[in-house]
Amino acid sequence: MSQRNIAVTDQPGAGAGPEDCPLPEVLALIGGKWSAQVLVELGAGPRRFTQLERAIEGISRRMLTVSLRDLERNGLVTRTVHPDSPPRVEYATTPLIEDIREPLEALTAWARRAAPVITAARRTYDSHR
Amino acid sequence: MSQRNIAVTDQPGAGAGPEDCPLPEVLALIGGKWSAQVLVELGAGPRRFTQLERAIEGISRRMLTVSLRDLERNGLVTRTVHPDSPPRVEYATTPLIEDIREPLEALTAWARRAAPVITAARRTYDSHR
DNA sequence: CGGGATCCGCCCGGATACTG
DNA sequence: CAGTATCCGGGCGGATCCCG
Repeated sequence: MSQRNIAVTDQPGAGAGPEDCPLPEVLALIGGKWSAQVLVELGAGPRRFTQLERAIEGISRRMLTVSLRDLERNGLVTRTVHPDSPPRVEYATTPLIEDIREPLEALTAWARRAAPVITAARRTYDSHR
Repeated sequence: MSQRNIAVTDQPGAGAGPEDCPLPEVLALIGGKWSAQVLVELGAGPRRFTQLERAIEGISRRMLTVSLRDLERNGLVTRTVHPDSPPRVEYATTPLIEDIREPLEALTAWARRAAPVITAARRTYDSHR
C-alpha cells in the first residue's frame, strides 16, 4: 500500500524544508481503500482476522492481509499470534493512533453532514458540463 | 480523481445501512495525491492558478487542473474567472471545508509528532523481514 | 496566463487457487 | 483459521505538446 517509503521527514538535519506538508503523508498511511475501515473496526477492540473479514463488507482476504501488513509496518497496529490449533491471530491498535481517533471521528461526522451538499454540488457540476 | 461517484449516502430512504463508514468517502474526496495540499494552500486565502503551481512543489499543470476540477466538482472550492487580459482565475475554499479545517490540522500535528515513531517502526519491520 | 488533449507506465486492488 | 501466490485489468498520475 504505502510500500513506497513516503518521506515522513527524513534526516532532521540540514534544515528540514519549511515547505513540507505532513498531511499528504498521513493520507498515504491510511488513504488505502480499506485501511481506514480496518482502523475503525480495530478501534472498537482487538479483532481476529476472520472477524475483520466479516465486519468489513466487501474486502477480500488478500486486501485485508495487505492492509494489515501495511498498518503493522507503520506501527499503527500490532499482530499477535497465539500458538493454538487452529491458529489464532489477533490484531489491535497501538497507542500511536490514540491521538488521531478524535480528528478521524470529526472527519466522519463532517462527512455525514456534508454528504447531501456534496451530492448536490456534483449534480450541479455534472449537469452544467 | 474521485470521478468514480462514491456513495456519499445515496437515498436517505429505505433505512440507510448501519454498517456504512463515511471515513473512506472523505478520504476519497481529499485522498488524491495533491488534493490535500491544494486545500491547505487555499486555506491560507484565495490563490491564482500559477500561485498554486509554484507553491505546491512538484505538481504538474495537469494534476493541478485535475485536482482543482475535482475539488470544485465536489463543492469544496470555487473557481472565479475575472475577465481580464491576460486571463485571471482565482480559486478559494467554500464554507463547506471550514468544519474540517480543525480535524485536518489535528491530523497534520499528529503527523509531525508520530513521524519518528513511524520511521522507526518501518525500519524495524523491514530489517526483521 | 490557464488551461485541454493525448499517450503511457505503474501500481492498486479484484478474482482465483493453493497452503501450513 | 489465516494466510500466500499468481494473474490481470483499470485508473491514477507523470510527461509532453497544443491552444485561446
